[in-house]
Amino acid sequence: MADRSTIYEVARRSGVSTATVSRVMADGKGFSPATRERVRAIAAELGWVPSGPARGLASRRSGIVGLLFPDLGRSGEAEEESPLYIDQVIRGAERAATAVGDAVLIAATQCASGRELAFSVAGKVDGLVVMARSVSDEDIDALARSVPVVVLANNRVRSGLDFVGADNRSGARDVTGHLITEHGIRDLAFLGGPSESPDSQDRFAGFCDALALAGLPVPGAPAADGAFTEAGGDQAARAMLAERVPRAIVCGNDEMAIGALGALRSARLRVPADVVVTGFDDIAATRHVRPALTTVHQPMRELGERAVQVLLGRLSEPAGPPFTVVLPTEVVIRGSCGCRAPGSRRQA
Amino acid sequence: MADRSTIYEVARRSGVSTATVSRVMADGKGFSPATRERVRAIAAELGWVPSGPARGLASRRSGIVGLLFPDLGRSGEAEEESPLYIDQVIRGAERAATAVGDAVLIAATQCASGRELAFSVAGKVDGLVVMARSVSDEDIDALARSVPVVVLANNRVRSGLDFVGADNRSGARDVTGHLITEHGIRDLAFLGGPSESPDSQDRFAGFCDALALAGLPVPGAPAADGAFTEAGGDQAARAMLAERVPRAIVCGNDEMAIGALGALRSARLRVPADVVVTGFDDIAATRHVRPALTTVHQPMRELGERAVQVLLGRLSEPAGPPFTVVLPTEVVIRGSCGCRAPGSRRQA
DNA sequence: TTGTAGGCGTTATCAT
DNA sequence: ATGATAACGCCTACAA
Repeated sequence: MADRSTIYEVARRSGVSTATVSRVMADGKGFSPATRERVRAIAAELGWVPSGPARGLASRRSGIVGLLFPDLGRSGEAEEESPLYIDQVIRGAERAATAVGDAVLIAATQCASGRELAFSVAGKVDGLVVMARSVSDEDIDALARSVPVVVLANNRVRSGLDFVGADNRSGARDVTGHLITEHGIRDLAFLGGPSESPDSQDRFAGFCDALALAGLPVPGAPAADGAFTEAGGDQAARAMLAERVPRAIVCGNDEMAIGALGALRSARLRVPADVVVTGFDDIAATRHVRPALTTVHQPMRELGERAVQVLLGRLSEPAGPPFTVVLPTEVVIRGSCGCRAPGSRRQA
Repeated sequence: MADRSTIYEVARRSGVSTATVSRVMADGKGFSPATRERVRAIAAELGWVPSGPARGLASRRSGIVGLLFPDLGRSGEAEEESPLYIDQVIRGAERAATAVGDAVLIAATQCASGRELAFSVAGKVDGLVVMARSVSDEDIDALARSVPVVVLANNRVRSGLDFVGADNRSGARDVTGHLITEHGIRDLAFLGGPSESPDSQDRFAGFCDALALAGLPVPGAPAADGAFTEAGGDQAARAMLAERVPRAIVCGNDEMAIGALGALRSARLRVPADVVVTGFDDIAATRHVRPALTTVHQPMRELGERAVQVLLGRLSEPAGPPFTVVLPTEVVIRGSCGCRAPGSRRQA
């Protein structure tokens, strides 16, 4: 509290040199157990912890990795607009970082206004994990010139950058295929997210793959857009239902599917009897809604973990060819697709 | 990427001194617009961003605030064991920090094993927000000797430390009072969380307050403990029901209430007809379960925001008396208490 | 096992 | 409006 003490004072009071104090705090080698105890005791007594900035300057490693994620819904007053799965990614990143003694710096950025923040963060970290839609593609390239960058869940391949993502396309193909094959459904509609979202694009592509595979007509675009939010899903579904009632609504994510469930209920349509619904992501709420939501599980936590692992790898191996990690997704069968036995999983 | 360039190179190429470059990057005063543009252009061209560590060392401010939150469920394999509301707190903290240009460093720590991590983080930040149960009370004191600390949601008052929390006790008193007053219920049981949790303790105390106020017998301890998890709530409720069936189960948090809902369903008891249930926190899932959960809203995001605001205030005013901020909670009436008109809120 | 000393990349003070 | 230069607190060869 009172003017933070320095390594010099600790050294003086313990009767050793600063080099020895440094070695002790780094848990390295080159000192007797007795010295170690004495130094640590003095440090504790003084409430001294080595200065991160000074350490970082001297060793050229801050021991911090940055995570940039999209900052949705900050403009409006709406709470919880941001996709819930981001929190899981953050947890995963934190876990992987602390596993090696690093810490995670987080920053929510919007493509438009986040530039300054993003570059400010870049200066404070050893490397950056950048989630889709948190900064513009050009800025990703710019950031990558300042610091190692791992791109997360953004299918737009940036030349030479490491990438970690989930197999969205296969997941969407598989759920859609399930509806077609197991339930004999031939009239399906896709409820997409923001058109610029790579995730939404990939999932729509997978949806189309399944239709094509079954010889069904392939639409050129999602039947409606729901902004990846529950309210948006509700609205989009209402609009869709006003025109026609498909036998199945395949949603770009779980939040929208839950919104669609509400719209369907308002329209006095039963799920799955009249219309079946599927989601994507497998957020916690899918188990709580009635009927429970058939969806595609995305390994959100692992996405975060792998992203920082790849980043750490890059830090120790600055050259080397770019990594690309695509984690598998799997469909999770619950009630909303019309299946009886819920809970089973099929890997994609 | 290639050996990060320094302020020297930028200065040389722009034909100015490092001091000027520094001023330009700090957006300060003391340079012509022309110089400003030139320097920024060179910096962008080189992909140079000022080194955070060097900045921090020279200015004695890293521009980073730390957030320590409890790391539950890392031991077991269970995903999503950690209370969901922590994510909201993180978002709030991030928002408040970036509002002033700072960044947030997060670290999940367990009281037992997190010591080292906590102190490592302490060295990297200007100040720390410490959530309940993330580090031991003794370690909080120790940390506070190294760096400014704000205690979040831990009712154990630490002498002289700033504190931010929610009014758990009033919230619990109010829901419980609602059941007694509006629904005429006189046979209530409290399903608590981990006994060492300050939140759980406060909420149980509020529950007791309401009973006492109504002249009902006051229990010495919660009827059961559910570890604040859905599975724990389910188990605890089953155990409780095996002995007796209360008219109301007041739960220490929403996850446990949702678990209790499941246990009740298994026991063929209807909610709210046979047994009414209430939760605490107002997580997203409370709106999805059937019946929707009557609960107590806790301003989670705001908790995070206020905590870092208080911390930032402390940084600019190191002396001064300790702050204490207690945010109000409010009960949210939904279906699980037996009320007809859901959605209304009553402030605590 | 321990000490010495140079350097890490900025900021800030004092000049000009 | 701009420069020169001394800190800032630690790490790390290099020595002893």
